[in-house]
Amino acid sequence: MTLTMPPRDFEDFKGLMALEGDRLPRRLKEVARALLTSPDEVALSTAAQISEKIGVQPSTLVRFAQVFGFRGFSDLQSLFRDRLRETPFDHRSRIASLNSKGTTALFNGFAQAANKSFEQARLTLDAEKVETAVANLADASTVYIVASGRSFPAGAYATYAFGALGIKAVLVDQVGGLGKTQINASSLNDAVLAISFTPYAPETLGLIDIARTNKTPIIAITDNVMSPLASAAQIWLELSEADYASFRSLSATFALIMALSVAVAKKRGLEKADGS
Amino acid sequence: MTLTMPPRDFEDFKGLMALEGDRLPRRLKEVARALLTSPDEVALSTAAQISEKIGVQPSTLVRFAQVFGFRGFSDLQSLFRDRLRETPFDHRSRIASLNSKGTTALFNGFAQAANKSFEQARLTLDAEKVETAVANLADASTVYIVASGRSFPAGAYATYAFGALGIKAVLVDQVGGLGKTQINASSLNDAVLAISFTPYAPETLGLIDIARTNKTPIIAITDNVMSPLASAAQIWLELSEADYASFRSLSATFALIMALSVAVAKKRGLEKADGS
DNA sequence: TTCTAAATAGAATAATTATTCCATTTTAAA
DNA sequence: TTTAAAATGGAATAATTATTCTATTTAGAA
Repeated sequence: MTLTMPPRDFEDFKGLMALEGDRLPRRLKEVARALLTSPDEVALSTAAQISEKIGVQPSTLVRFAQVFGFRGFSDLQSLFRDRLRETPFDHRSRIASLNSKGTTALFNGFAQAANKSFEQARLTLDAEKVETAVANLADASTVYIVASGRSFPAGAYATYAFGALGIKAVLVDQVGGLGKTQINASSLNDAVLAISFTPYAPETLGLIDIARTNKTPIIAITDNVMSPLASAAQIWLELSEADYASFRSLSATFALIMALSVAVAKKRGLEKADGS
Repeated sequence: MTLTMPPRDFEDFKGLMALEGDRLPRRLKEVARALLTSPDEVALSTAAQISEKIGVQPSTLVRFAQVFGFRGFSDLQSLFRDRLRETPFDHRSRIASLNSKGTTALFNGFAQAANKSFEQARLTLDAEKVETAVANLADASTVYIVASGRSFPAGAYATYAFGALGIKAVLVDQVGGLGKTQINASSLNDAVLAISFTPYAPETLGLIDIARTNKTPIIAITDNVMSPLASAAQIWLELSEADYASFRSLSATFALIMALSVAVAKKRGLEKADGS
C-alpha cells in the first residue's frame, strides 16, 4: 500500500485517515490513532519520543509516513507543526462565529460556567482541609463512595480514579436497593467519601448516618456550611459550582476528585496502573 | 556575563529579559527581541531556521542560551515548546499553581486541563454535525446511553440530564451482565448515544454492534476519526480532551452533554422539570 | 496445516542538527 | 590613538535524530 500524493495539510491527513485508516495493519492503525489523539505532542516532540509514547519503534513511524507518500516521518511531522502555527488564527474567528448560534453557543455557556466554578473553587477550597482529607483517605483500608442523583456521576468517576491508581474503592451504587448493606460493610479503618449538593439527595444522608453509626471516618464534598453533610462529616470541603441554563456544573467537583486521587496515591507511594 | 540558575519556564525567561535584556550586547539583544516576538516559531523550528530568520549564526543562539545558564540552545528551546503545550490562556492560574504545592496545585492542573479541553473542543466540534445530532436525538422515542469504563460517569450524567428535561433516556449500565438485553430493547424509532475514548472499552463496541443490528440510529461522542465509534455511528462528534497527571479531563464531554440535552429539550419544546 | 507475502522490531547507518572552537572584528577603557 | 577584553562569524566537530536494512514474526491464502 503506497500512495503517490501525500496529504498537503493536517485536515487533509485527517480526511485520509477517516477514509483509509481502517485498512491499515494493526501497528500502523495504533500509530494513526495516537497521532490524531495528541497532534500537539506530535508537533513538539522528536520521532523517538513519540514512538516511545505510542509503544512502537521509531522505524514504524517512518514506515507509517511512507505509506502515505511522505519521504519520511519528518515530512509528515511538518503537517502537524504547520497546524500548530496556524490554529491561533482560526481560533479567534471561529470562536466569534460560535458564540451566538445554536447548540455550540450552549456549549460555550457551559464551558464558561465550568471556568467560573474553577475560579470560585480556588477561593473557597481550604488548602489545609484538603491536605487533611488526603491524609484521611490515604489511611483508609477501603474508600466507600457515596453520591446520589446529580452527584452520582462524580461518585462513579471517583471510583474509577481511585481504582486506576490502585486505591481500594467501592461505589455505593444502591443497586437492588442494597445501598444500606453496601455502606454497612464500612468500619473504623475505612473511609467514606460523600458527595452531595443542594438539594441534598435523601438517600445520601441515610447512608451517611449508617457510616456514622459504624464510626467510619467521613470526608464530604459539598456546597456550603449549612449542608447536612458538613455537620455529619469529620472533614468537609467546600465547593460551590456555577450554573448555566439551570444545570449546575460538575467540573470543579471532578477536578477536585482527580486531585484527591492523585494526592492520595502519591501519599501512599503507589504508581498508576492504567484502566480502560 | 553568565548566570548559574537558568529560568525554569517561559514566563521566567520573559521576566528575566525585562530585567536584564537591556544589558545584553547588540547581537544578543536582537536575538532576545526576535525570540520574544515569535515564540511559536521558536518552539516549532530548528536552530538553523531561527538563526537564519533573525540573521545571525546558529552559534549565536547557543551563546545566547549559555549566557543565561542553559547548556545549549536546545535547553532554552524546550521552554518555548512547553509553553506551546500548555493552554493558550489563563496564565495567572498557572503561576498560582506553581507557587502553591500539594493537592491544590493538582487541582489547578486539572482545572487548566479542563480549560484546554474546552478550547480544543471549540476547534474540533463541527457545528453542523452537532445540530444533526440534536435533530436525531429529538426524533428518538427513547435515548439509550452507552458508556463504559472511564466514560461511564459521562453516560450517567447524560441520563440524568435527559431525564431532568423530560426526555426518555435509559442508561445501559450493564448491571447483572444484562447490557446486551438492555440495548436490544432499542429499535429504529429510538437513538443510541455512545460515548467512548481511547482506549475504547470493548463492552461499548459490543453493545454498539447490537444497536446497529437493530437499525437504531447511533450518535457517538469520541476522540478522533480513527475511533471504532466513528465508523459505526450515523453521526459522530469529535471531542479531544486534554490530560494532566495522566488523567484525561471529561469536562468538555460534560459540557457537550449538557448542551445536547438542553438543545434537544428546546427542539421538542419541553420545559425543565427539576430533578434531585 | 503449510506456505507465502506482509508487517514488524531492532540494530546499523545516514542525515541532520546543535555545539564548540578559533580567527577576526568590534567595543570601550586608558 | 592604542590596547585589552568582549563579541561575533563561520568552519569543524560532536551529538542527536531520522532513516534504512534485515532477520524474525505475524497474518492470511491455499
